[in-house]
Amino acid sequence: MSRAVLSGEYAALAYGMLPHVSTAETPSAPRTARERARAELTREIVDAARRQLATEGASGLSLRAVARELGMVSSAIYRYFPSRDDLLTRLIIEAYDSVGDAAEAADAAVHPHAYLERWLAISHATRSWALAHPQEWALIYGSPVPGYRAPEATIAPGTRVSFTLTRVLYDARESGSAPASLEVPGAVSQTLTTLRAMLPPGLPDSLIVGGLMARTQLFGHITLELDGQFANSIDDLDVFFDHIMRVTGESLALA
Amino acid sequence: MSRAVLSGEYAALAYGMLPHVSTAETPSAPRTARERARAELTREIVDAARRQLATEGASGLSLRAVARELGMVSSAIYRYFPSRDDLLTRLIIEAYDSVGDAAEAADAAVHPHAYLERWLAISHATRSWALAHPQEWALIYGSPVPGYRAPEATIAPGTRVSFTLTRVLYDARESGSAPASLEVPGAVSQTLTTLRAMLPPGLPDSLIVGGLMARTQLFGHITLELDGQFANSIDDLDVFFDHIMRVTGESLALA
DNA sequence: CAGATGCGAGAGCACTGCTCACACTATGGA
DNA sequence: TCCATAGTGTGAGCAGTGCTCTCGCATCTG
Repeated sequence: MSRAVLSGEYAALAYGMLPHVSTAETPSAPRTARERARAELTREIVDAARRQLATEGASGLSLRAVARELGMVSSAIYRYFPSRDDLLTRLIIEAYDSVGDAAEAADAAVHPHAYLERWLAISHATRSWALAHPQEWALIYGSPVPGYRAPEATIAPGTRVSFTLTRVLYDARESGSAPASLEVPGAVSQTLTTLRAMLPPGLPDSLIVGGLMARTQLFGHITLELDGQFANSIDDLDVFFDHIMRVTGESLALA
Repeated sequence: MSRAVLSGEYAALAYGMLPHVSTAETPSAPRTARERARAELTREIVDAARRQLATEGASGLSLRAVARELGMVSSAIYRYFPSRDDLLTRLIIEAYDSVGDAAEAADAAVHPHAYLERWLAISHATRSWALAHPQEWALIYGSPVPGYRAPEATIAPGTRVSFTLTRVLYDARESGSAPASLEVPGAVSQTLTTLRAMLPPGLPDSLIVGGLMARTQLFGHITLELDGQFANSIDDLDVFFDHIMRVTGESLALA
């Protein structure tokens, strides 16, 4: 699955995370029977919760219903998750990882130097995942659940798709592909200081801005589509999306 | 407030709505004391609900809490709104109208032929409204509340910002401004059939696609920003947003 | 003036997240 | 091997939710 290993690992370090490693906590192999049972039941709870999330949505997710589905009493759930929010956090992390896996796998399936194709593959994979898991998409990229504050643990996995996109830009740059450099005014360049420090060196400001706009185009389109904002106006969203992403990719001078 | 009246009214008819008219139902002037009281209390309920929405979020909006704030018993609310969803619908419509008003007012305050300035004015007004009313933005452009299905009444007001943007493009086109025409493949052109029929004639496909992408850039950025996706990376979002929208407007060859 | 209608109060149902005291059991040290 | 400890499931209970229904009282209409 790995590609452009050097640059990939550099950027991964820059992000403070390792690539291709699920960020969901994987406790060391359970030793006792009790630990095995606990791990198994925890998984069943999460799976049942995700099933319910898919049909009822985030705010319709009910701990009691999850417990009922698993044939246990509601208070028993609290032995595994201290609150409903913690269960939601777990679902958020796994959703980030799931869409991150999809994006990275799609990227890895294309020739490393076919940058536009990589960009398109990532885009389509991301959209496909979103269409298949609309409630999970809403959970991670939609408006935040009120009263819920995303804990630290969700930050790292939340950057995986963006990171994958960045790697395409970086690889294209490294291979000598020179995107048209739109002028970036000094004031704008200054606002990129923090972000620039997190990215591998060599990315010109114009490409950073372009990459951010491309990400907004991708994520924005998916969210608008899921929200029904294209309903009754665009006849074939598959065709339209492909064109939009192609235009966006070409605006980054990817090829 | 009106500008480019002819084209504006044409497009308004094409959208099946009148411009600058609040789409929230305004019942004919109340005659009896009872009707006056009802209208007044309905307003108080909506206002209290909106205040609660701002602090608690959509899923935290409680009919009972609204009733409590108004010093009445919860069941009394049902004399005014048959269900919580109907109250939400009312809030959605008013939110659409509120942001629509803001966008139109900003557009009207700029010289009609300064198209790029109009685009920027609309963009900044929309973002400012969103930052001032994040929960309402989430309600109308964020992920839909699970179990809630947007009724017909919300469709017309939901198009007001998009409509305002379209008018800028149309006016620019009418005034002889000729945006760079990116090639639009035949298959893509076909998917625009339904949408094209809703728009005033004369807008080339390239401008329709560009307009849709510009809208996605605007709405997508705002949603991502509210979701905190730029946190800890972009230092000055005001500056960044202005630049992004400027680039977007210029890509439509507005000036 | 009388009947119809509108409206607030209050009880009640089924649901939610969450807490707690209570039993039971698996675990690991003496 | 025994036993204290820690982990786990149970059921009752609290405060909250949306919503329904019946009951009285006020208001409007013919």
